[in-house]
This record gives sequence, C-alpha cells and structure tokens, in this order.
Amino acid sequence: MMKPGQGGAAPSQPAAEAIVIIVDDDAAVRESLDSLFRSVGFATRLHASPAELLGASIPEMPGCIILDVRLPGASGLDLQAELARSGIAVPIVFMTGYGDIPMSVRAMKAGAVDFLSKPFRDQDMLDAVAAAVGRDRQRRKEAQAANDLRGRYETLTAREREVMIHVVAGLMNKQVAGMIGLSEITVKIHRGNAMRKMQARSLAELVRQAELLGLPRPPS
Amino acid sequence: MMKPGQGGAAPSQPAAEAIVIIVDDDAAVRESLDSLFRSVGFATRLHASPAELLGASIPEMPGCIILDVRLPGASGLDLQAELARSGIAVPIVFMTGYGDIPMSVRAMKAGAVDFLSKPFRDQDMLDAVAAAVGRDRQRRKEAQAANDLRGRYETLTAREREVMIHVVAGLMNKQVAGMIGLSEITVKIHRGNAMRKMQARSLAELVRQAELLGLPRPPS
DNA sequence: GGTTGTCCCAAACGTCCGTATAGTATCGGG
DNA sequence: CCCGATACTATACGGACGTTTGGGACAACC
Repeated sequence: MMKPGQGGAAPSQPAAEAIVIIVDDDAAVRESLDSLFRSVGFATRLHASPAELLGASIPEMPGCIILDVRLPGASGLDLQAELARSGIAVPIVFMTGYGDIPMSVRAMKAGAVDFLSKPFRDQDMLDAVAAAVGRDRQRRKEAQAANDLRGRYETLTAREREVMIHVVAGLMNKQVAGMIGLSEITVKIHRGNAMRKMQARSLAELVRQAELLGLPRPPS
Repeated sequence: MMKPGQGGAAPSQPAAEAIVIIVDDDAAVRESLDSLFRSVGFATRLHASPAELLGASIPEMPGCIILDVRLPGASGLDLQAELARSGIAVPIVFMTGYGDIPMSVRAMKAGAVDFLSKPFRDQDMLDAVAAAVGRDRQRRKEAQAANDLRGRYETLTAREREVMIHVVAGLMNKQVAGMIGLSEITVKIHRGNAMRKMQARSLAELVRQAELLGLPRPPS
C-alpha cells in the first residue's frame, strides 16, 4: 500500500496532488465516495451541508467539488451560484437522485463539469472527476500566470501605465508624447521603466502581456 | 404588420437578420414553431429529418438550429456530432418529449445552447433562440476576422512567414538573421513585406495578428 | 530638515528599424 | 527566350529607440 500524494513518488494511479470535496447529506454516500476516491489516490474532504463547506477553508490545491443537488438549506444549484459569486471557481460535479432535465441544464449552463444521476457507475464518477481536476489544473495555471502579471502591473506608476497602454497600441514615442502632453524623452523613460518592471524583454512580449491583462485601448 | 428584416428599417422586435432552422418529424410542431418565430421577425427553414437538413444548403446568415432529440434516422445528438465534424458550428437548441438527464448533459457538454423539455413555454424557446443567435453573431464576427487575417497570411511567401514568426517572438532583425542564416538586411526586407501584406501598421498590431492566427513559437 | 519616490525635461550617444537604390541568382510559364 | 516572382545581398541615410547623465519640482514620511 502506498501513501499517495505525500512525497515526490508517484502513486500507481497518477492522481498527483488533487483533492475531492464531497458534499452530501447522506453519510453512507459520503463514505462510499470517500473510499472510492482514496482508493485511486485522491485526498478528500467530506461535508454534510453547503454551510459546512462555506465555513471550511478551501485548500490551495487542484481539485473539484462533488455536490448533491438536494441538500439541507440551500440547494446544490444555489451553492454553485454562491461559490461563483464568491469568486471560487472550483469545478463542480453534480449528482442527484431525483433531478430533472431543467435542473441539469441549469447546472451545465452555469459551468458544471458533469451531472450524474444516482445510481451511477463508479467509473462514470471517476471520469467526471478526472475531467474536473484536469480543468482545475489548467485554470489554476492560467490564474497563476495572470496574477504574477497583475502583480507586476500594480508596481507601475500611473504614468507608466498610461504610457504602456499607448505603446502597446502601436503608437510611436512621439505620438504618445503628443497624446498625453509630455516630451518624447519623458515617454522613453516611462516606457523603459514599464518594460523593466513588467520584465518584458521585447515589445512583442509587452504586447502579449497587455493582452492577457485585458488592458483597455487608449481613449481618443 | 411589418416586414421585418427586409430593409433598413428596424422591426419592433429587434431580431435584425437571423434565421431559425427547425428540425422535427412532427409537422404540427414545425408549423407551430414556424409561426412563433415568424411572429417575432425571424426567417425560418423547416426540415423533417437530419438527412433533409444535411442535404440543404445552410444560409450564410446568423442563426441557430432547433433540434428534436428523437428524429427519424440519426438522433439529434448524432446530428450534433455530425455537424461538428463537418465544421458547422451553428448553435443548437434541443427540445425533447421523452429525454433524460444523461441525454441533456451530453448535449450541453457538446456545446448546445439549451435543452428544453416539451411542452415548453414559448418565452423559454424565444429566450433560448435569442441567446443562440447572439452567440452565433459573435462567433461569425470572430470567424470573419480570423478568415480575413488568414487570407492575408496566405499571401506571404515561406520566407516572409518564417521571418514574421521570429519577429513577433520578440527577436531583433540581426538575431532572426543569425537564426535563419540570412543577412540582416534581407530580414528587414522580408519583415517589411510581411508588415505590408498583413496590413499591420505597427509591430504591436502584427503581434496581435500572430496571436489570433495561433502562429507557433519559433523552433530552437 | 533630510530622505524617498514620483514626475518632468534636455543633451548626447549608440543601436536598431525601415526604406530606397542597385545588383545577382533561380525557377516556372507564356 | 524573356518576364515575373522569389530570394538574397550590399551601401547608405533618416528616423526611431533606449539608455545614461544631469538637472528641477513636488509631496509624503520620519
């Protein structure tokens, strides 16, 4: 028996580091899923209600949430909306014993990865979770890159940002100068500072960074 | 009564130019939907089977497909897959009388806009179609821009493309020259040609175009 | 009061970019 | 065979870029 997810050694099931958060009011279901996911090397967290989940801290690790639609207090769909509003974008796999089509459609529209009817085959659940975790990994990687970038952008002064926006729009230094009301030489300084702070080693890189940051087009 | 979508005058229902393609084996359903959509200013096409739809030419206009899941011959889901394989990316709204959750989930995963159970309220169908048409408009606009771009890229010679790829990666002319095995001056020529043919008026623009084209990173 | 940070400008220098001019070479079609 | 397209190169020049050096001004903070 291995201890998956503890060290650098990879378990036989290549689950790497990932956590599955299970929310269901039925203890039997929770424990059944718990053993299922542990057997393939996932870490798990069990919750009996949405409130319990919201109270707990969400571990900083790729993973997903498995959610029963019928839950004490708010429904699974409400919880999905609540999480989205809180900026928590962990992929969700729904399951239900008494669901209907509109419910499943609403969940999928809101970004759910899958929606399984009970009883489901273990393999279907494992497939859904694998897809969800994969999506979360991708999302985290992108979020990470975007945050690093945003952090660097925060260090720019107001002027430097202004100049950067105009520069990545394709304007020449002298045009930027005329636009903002500065001398060309000053624009060059700000431009150089922006390049250094953004760690862009070429204009092309700076343009791509601006794209990822969603910088606005310069006004007028 | 107005004649929507005929001239420049906007109809009371702002449907602009859009077409709704209805596929259902039940003639009563077809005609009911037909009159519903005509009443709000959409053009319509009626088909009784998937084969009939595939045989007909798809009009070059924003719109969507309304599809019954149960159809003579292939099922609606099969048709959805078939259309995707053919590169036809028109948004699909499903409807069904005897559907189940796995069916709806599969459809939504494959990109369906909505999945309505019969009987549905007219307003739900109109909302779904409005969303679908909006999505199609957006998709067409992007596809149009991408195609224009690709057309211009096709006019580049092999060398010009090679140089462009290296330039948008942020390399200096002399570096590109060393990489490909040319003199710097030759690189400048190809670079200038690429800029002109791509109608890019700044390096920033060229970088963005390369991004949209999904140009590969230069090897080595 | 001194320090720190931001903002602004100028002169100067070296590098890089873009284009024009001019010449050589290859290949395929009319 | 000539023409056109493509490719490659060289010289030369004007303009754009980037940085350094050296200022002046203002506000915040200790």
